Amino acid sequence: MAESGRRIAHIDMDAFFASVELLRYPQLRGQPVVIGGRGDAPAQRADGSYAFRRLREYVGRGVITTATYEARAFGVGSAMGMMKAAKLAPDAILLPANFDAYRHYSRLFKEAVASIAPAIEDRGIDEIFVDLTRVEGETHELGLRIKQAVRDATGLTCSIGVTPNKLLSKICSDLDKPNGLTVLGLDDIPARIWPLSVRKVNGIGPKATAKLAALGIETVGQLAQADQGLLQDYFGAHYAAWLARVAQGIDEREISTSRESKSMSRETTFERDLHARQDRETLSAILVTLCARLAEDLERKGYVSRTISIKLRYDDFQIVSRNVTLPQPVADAAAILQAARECLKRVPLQRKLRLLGVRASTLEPPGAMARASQPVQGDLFD
DNA sequence: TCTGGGGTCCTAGGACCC
DNA sequence: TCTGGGGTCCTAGGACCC
Repeated sequence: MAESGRRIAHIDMDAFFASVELLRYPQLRGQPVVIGGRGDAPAQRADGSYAFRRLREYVGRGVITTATYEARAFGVGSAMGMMKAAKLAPDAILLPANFDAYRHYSRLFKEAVASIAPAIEDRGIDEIFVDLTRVEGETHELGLRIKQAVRDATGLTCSIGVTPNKLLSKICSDLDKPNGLTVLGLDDIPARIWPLSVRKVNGIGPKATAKLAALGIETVGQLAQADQGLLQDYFGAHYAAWLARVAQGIDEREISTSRESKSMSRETTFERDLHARQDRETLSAILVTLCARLAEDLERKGYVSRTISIKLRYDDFQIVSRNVTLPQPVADAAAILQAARECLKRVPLQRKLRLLGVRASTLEPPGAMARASQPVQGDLFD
């Protein structure tokens, strides 16, 4: 890998939520287990054993967040509706998500990696990018050392890809899951990357995959061969140029270690669809609760926000949003609620609703509150 | 009884300013 | 009479990711 000089790792925890639950309930190891839905932790019987729920007992609109590999063998996986999953794996054990536990193990995992390589980019609760370029040691051995450190700290396994850039490392961490380690150089791209589906590329989602398929492009290699003019016609100059770089495995992005939030939000899907008139009271109470939670989130982190948005999802799944930018930033529940109600007035409310959300953006970071409340100086002095 | 909740980034048009 | 180019901010929607 002398060709680039960089050594970027992508580290992805294996079936993270489910694996954390197996630490707590080791008797479930080897069984199909799924995490998802709202609900209580399993009740403990007098003899100390647990009354686990089965997927077939589930009623509601939840989706699966994580499935153990045993459960995935039935064809269920992340983002699948649980009612649908129950038809495929009715006997799978169902556990509700326990985010406090996941955050705890997330911190342990990231600290363990940081003890070896401090330049880390957070990519959510269960994955990170790490710059190993200046870290001492042969790449493969370094990968094994990191895996061992994570295991010592958490009891959990992860999968790692190490390549000259983020794009390739993200792909590679997924090539040998679970408990994998894949090290790749630029020379390996034709043999290892080109046979893969374009869908494996971070940034090519369902829509772009379908459009590419319509052009007869299904693999990264076919994308590399594709006519640039054709891609431009279908995707626009900017995205087409990005696709071309991606197909060659080119990605110059640096690891980003900054952690300022851009927005914070709260939303909820109702147990049944609600109508703005018939269910006015219920909806109003939900809005009040969402605003209160959002205010808590903002205040806990010390942020203030100038733009408040609402989001609605109708019963036909269409989404609309409205937002308002305020003259002064806010963080308290009453001000957020007032702004949200203003937004709500501007949205059509004939159809039934299945989701309501509130978002705060244009955030000013911790400390801005104190500055914002300073008395305004006269223009004379500016 | 398909389809969660928390995010980021991009685009595109209009208002407004110099 | 005909028709500048920058730039920023705001709003709404959409793709994508974990």
